[in-house]
Amino acid sequence: MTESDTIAPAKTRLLDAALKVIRTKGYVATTLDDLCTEAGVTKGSFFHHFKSKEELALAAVEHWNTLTGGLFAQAPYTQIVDPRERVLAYIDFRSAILQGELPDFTCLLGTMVQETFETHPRIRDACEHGITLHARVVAADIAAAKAQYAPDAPWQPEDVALYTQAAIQGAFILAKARGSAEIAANCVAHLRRYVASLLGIVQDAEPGLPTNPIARGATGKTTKKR
Amino acid sequence: MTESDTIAPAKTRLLDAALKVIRTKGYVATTLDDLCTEAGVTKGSFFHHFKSKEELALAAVEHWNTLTGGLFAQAPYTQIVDPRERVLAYIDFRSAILQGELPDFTCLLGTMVQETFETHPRIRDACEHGITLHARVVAADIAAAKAQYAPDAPWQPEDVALYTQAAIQGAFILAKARGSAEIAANCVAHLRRYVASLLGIVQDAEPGLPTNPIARGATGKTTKKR
DNA sequence: GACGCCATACCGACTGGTTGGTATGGTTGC
DNA sequence: GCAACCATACCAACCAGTCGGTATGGCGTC
Repeated sequence: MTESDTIAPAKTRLLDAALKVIRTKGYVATTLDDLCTEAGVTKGSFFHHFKSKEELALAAVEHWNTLTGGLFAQAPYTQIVDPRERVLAYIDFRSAILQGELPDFTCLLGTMVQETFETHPRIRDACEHGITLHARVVAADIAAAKAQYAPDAPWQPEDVALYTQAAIQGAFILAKARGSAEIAANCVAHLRRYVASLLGIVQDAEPGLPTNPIARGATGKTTKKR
Repeated sequence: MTESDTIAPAKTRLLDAALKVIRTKGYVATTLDDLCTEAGVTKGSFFHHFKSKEELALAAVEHWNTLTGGLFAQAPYTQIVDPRERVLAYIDFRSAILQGELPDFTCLLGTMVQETFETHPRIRDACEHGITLHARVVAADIAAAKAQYAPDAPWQPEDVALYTQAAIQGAFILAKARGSAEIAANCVAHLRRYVASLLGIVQDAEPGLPTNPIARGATGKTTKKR
């Protein structure tokens, strides 16, 4: 903040390195030397900023929440007025960001919690908090859409929001197993179809693959705020 | 097979230990000492049966495929004649086995592939193979149901089968984050609803929670084979 | 504005314990 | 006697974490 922005400070570089390396190798396999090399700092610098590897992990989750929170808050789909369209555009957005290498778009929290849920309760809690946080944001839009288009439906917006997160996390696992993002896009397309049906959209029975959210264009077709 | 069944041989005990410990702590965090202690054998015995930790992991995946393959092959839902009912009963079965502690019902393959997809290509391939294997079994039932109830629908049985696996894997991640199986059951209930709708079942708009597959009873209501 | 003072940031060699893996020798069944 | 099976002792590499130290810059004092 107060510093000049010529080059990011060591702490930020370490946090960015953590996101990258942990998403690639997992938390346990990531060594402090890995992180220091990636960040271009030394061990001394690491322990100046973080008390332990676990403390870094907790800080990395915070960092992740900040970055992804900003990404979704500033995404174009948030400008869509109609809540049902907004929810579907959110899912389209999740599909659209499946770009680059696997560690570039998979989720830090889902990756870490698998390794740590029994052994590192603080990390597990942090991951749970991050996932729940995002699910709440999604749930708000779903609730608005439900109120307008399916007020009497028997499902809860929070449950559906959590289900969207589960489907996306599972899509990441399949993508990692296959070494390709393609299957993840397929899963998100099915998720979209389901959420659309929950919100009262009857699927047109056109022949072909499931609706491809990228191809149909996530934005530009509906009214925007302001 | 050829041995007497007084006590399981060391190799089997090691494989069973691997399933348990790896599902609890993850692959990387699992040490050979952990496995040997859990199995009640020594390091010498371990390296007599397995060339390395990675070889054990590959054998553990094989072991997993055998066990789970048998579990699903012998499950009561396979006796249901109507393919659509059979598919839904499969999903109900997936919900019904969400019992006990988290490491008891979560998936070895999904857990391992998250840690190893970039660092241990052989393990990743083994996990991919196991998941695809099971998905193919599910896809066969889905294809039969589609042929009968939704022959002109635009989706592919294989894609839907993979989606079911993604949703279930994601449900495990949420369950681990929350430390409870409850959320996983919620996710599987949503998955059931989606697959039912794909197969032409219009959801009754009864008020209340999403359809609970356990409560409605997975078996005993429909015609059985033989 | 020179000086002493101290906090923050960063460095890198070192350590004690752990890990995957090896070497070797003993025991059992055929 | 010999091959499969298992145990003990051991090793080199690696790991998280420690520690003594340097560089820098802000701040008060005279």
